[in-house]
Amino acid sequence: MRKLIEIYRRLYRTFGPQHWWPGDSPFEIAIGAILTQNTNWGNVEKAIENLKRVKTLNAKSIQDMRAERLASLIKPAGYFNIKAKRLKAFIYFLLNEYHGSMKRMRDVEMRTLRTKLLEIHGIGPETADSILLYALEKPVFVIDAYTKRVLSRHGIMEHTKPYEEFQDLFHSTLKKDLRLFNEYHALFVRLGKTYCRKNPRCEDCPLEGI
DNA sequence: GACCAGGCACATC
DNA sequence: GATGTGCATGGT
Repeated sequence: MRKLIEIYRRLYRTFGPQHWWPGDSPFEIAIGAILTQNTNWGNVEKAIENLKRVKTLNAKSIQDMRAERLASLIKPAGYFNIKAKRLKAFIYFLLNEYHGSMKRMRDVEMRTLRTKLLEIHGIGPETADSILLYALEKPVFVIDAYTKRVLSRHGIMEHTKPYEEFQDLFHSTLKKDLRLFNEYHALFVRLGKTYCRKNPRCEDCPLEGI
């Protein structure tokens, strides 16, 4: 699928490197991946800042914290009651399986780990893949709403197709390269955020004619 | 005041 | 298997 290469080329030429994921540690990235579910990143930053301010951005503190307290700290990220439970579910897994160490989690074989992550309540395919790619540096392609929108808009795949089908398209077309997968997904988000939203008519789109 | 944002689980048909 | 709904804040 040459189009996928061309789309990447154009996005990179237009926007340049995106330096993802914004976050100071693998643990913070994983927390951010859960908090950003259907949520504006700016709101997630506020929630993470709250956790940092009271020095609780670590597995042990979050596990020991009452769900109500956690919910109030992450309030700016929205869905705070649900996300408090999801964070606790992920941290329960991290502490029990890997002694709270993202480094140890990283040592697990990719497919095995992906399956385990998907078994955690509140972690679906996009969140699992975001953690795998950006926190653990595994070469998996992350599919999100923007990616589906762009590909369906350009007649490459219908947006109703399941997550894995979109992902397979990228996996079978592109070299399994960590840096490429990192940059490509970030560029899709950049396009959606800074361009599509402000130009619903798609005028002067960098992908025009693809 | 509507609409949207870097999803997911669950109910219902 | 497809389709609909609740979850919630803050910016445009």
